[in-house]
Amino acid sequence: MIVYLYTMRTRDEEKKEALFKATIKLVNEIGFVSSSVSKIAKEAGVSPATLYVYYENKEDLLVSTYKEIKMMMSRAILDDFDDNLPIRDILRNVWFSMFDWISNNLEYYQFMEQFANSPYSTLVDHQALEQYFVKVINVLERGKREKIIKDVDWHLLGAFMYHPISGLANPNHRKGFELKEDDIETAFTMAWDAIKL
Amino acid sequence: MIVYLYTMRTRDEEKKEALFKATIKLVNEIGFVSSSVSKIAKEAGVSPATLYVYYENKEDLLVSTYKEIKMMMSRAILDDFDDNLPIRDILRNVWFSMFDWISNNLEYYQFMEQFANSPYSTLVDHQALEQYFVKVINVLERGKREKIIKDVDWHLLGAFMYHPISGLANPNHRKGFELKEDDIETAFTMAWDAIKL
Amino acid sequence: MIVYLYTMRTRDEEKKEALFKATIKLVNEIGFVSSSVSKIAKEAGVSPATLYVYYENKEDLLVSTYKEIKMMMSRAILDDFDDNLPIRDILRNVWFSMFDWISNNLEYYQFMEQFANSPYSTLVDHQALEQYFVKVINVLERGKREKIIKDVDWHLLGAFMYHPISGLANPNHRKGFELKEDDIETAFTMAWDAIKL
Amino acid sequence: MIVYLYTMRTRDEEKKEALFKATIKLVNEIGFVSSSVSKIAKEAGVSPATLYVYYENKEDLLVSTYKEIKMMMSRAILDDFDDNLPIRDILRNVWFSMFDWISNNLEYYQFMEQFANSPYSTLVDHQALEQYFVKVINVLERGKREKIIKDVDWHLLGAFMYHPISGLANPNHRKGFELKEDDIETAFTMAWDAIKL
DNA sequence: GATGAATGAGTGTTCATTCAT
DNA sequence: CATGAATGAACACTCATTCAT
Repeated sequence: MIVYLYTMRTRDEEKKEALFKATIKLVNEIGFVSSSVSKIAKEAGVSPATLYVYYENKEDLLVSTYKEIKMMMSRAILDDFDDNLPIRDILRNVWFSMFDWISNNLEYYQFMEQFANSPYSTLVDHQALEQYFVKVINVLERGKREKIIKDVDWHLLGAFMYHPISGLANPNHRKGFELKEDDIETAFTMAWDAIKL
Repeated sequence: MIVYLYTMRTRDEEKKEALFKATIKLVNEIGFVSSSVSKIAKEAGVSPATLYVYYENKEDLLVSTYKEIKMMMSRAILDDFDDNLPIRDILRNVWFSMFDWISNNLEYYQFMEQFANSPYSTLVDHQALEQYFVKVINVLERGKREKIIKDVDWHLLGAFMYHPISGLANPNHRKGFELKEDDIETAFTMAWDAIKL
Repeated sequence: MIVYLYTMRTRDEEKKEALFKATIKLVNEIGFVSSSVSKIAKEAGVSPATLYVYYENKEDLLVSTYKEIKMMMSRAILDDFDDNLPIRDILRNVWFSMFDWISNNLEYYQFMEQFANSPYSTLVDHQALEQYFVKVINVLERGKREKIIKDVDWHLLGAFMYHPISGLANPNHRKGFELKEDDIETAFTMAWDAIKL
Repeated sequence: MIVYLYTMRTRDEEKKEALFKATIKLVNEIGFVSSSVSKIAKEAGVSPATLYVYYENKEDLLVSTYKEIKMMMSRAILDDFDDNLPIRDILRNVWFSMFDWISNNLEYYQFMEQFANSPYSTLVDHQALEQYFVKVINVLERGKREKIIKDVDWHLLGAFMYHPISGLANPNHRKGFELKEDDIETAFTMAWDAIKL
């Protein structure tokens, strides 16, 4: 009896990476609507058929790309997270981590924003992805109990802690205004003024 | 063969109105990517060819629709604008006008958000559309001179006056949280805390 | 008020006919498996997109073509159907009508056979199409009551009245054998011998 | 890298058998058109590439499968063939052997029918395969000489000896009618009535 | 012999737009 | 002005087959 154990051609991590980057690049350049499978494949330097070796279909490609980016950002923020600091410092750290990550990964961030506003976004369980999100909510709740933070629903608190960021960090939204380190500090002070008691 | 039977002055406007509404409805229901010209025409009850009587092409249809909505919201806000009030009251009026208009025109608002995050948005000269925007900036500048408002770039002030709204007003973004009149008041207080000196 | 009654470009019966014939020709020449929409459209001299003006999709094209042919054959047979003749004469008329129609419409007949043996055939309600079929069954039942025809299930009778035809009429099935008028008469005698008491 | 661990003599035949059965199963379930090489390989539990070790290409796979089945049926019929019996008994034996084999190998039979009506069938030299066929023709010729069977071309005789079978044996063609042992006997009597002098 | 990766060529279908009436 | 017909170009995706290991 013979049993053959062969090595066969294996999945090429470089190709998957190329597809990941091509997807982000194209969506940023020509938008979600025009980013077709064949254009993405061409940009990545592979055949459209090859794309289907790595992803189930177009939806899978886009959703997986989004999730991957979201994870990257989440990890970056959680790295700096220290529960033992005073509440203001924790939130300040998150604030700066986000600005930091966004300015260093602008392409990724812009893809995320486009994705979040496309109908594809309904296919993703957002909460599940955003572990750091839960941690921040917990901190806010603690702040409320300690009479440091306004006693209002966390949706309100979040609206002032997160939404201004997208307006400020994305260069598309603030044409003609260069955001400097000082401005980020100032912005955080404003956010803190909004939510603190 | 053409047969003229009656004169009906408003016929054109009726069709254009139907196309306007069909565009918004479809984009909200099936998203930008899937909203094709023929589907929109069908929804409006006209032939695809007729659409090209009223709009140059698909781009024109979408951009015009967006501009029209933007104008409507701008007009609604300007109606309540009274330069003679104290600064806080002016901004509070704007704040409530926006929430008011959005909750009464949710479909239009959601279309706007989708549009603003699509590549089509680059085709629109935003500033030109938003007259009320300039008026608010002027008020903010006045507030800075009168030492009522923090002396920071208006981009920062705007980020806290406008961006939280989109997070709060759009039901898609705040699942499981019902926004009441009181919350809007609270939210404005928070925005004011953020920007006031 | 004006109401416009326009004449617009109308559906072109010639194009539908061309698609009908192209479908049959291609399926006969290269088979069901290889007959793609674009090949059929090319054969008919229209754009693949035009095909979708006349048919909902490929399935509709094939099924409609099959039904149309079936109807044609059914009409041809019913034209000669005379309930007042002796049973043997009625069946003989049907027998000859079928051979007649098949030899004059070989292409159509071969398409039907291919279709009937493809999985598409499950999509058609056969009985509904074949009015002449019911009429023949009724005649057979009468023959049984009148002790002219063997008292067996009509499936058995039908198997000897219909199935030999497909073997004899289709030149593909009888290579090297030319079927003459006399042979058809002989064949009917054999069929009659099979079913008569 | 290749590692030889055991010797297993039947390995090849196992895979070929799996492909043979997978082909038949899939073609019966989803039809000729949709049965792709990779689906068949998956069903057989091997890689698409492996299929090409055993068969030259898809055509070879299908044609070989058909020939194999045809041989099986032919062998089954020839097993019962006894030239020394009276003509009617010989033909009756063939008739029952066929019904027997078909009802015990319905899957195989249905594949055969689909294949015979596909354009692939032109690639097979039918006569060569059907040794039993020649034997039956010889018997028929003897019957003609002995004035037991009608003196007509064997194509006609065959049409009544074989074609009714496909209509009766295939459950797809006789919905709502259950074929019993008695019916097969009756059917043979009818066939015999058709061809006997 | 055996494999999953890889692909050019194709699939059925829809697109935005123009044509003919 | 208004229309359904018409279409080249594109769409997402699958095909039979070969490649590299």
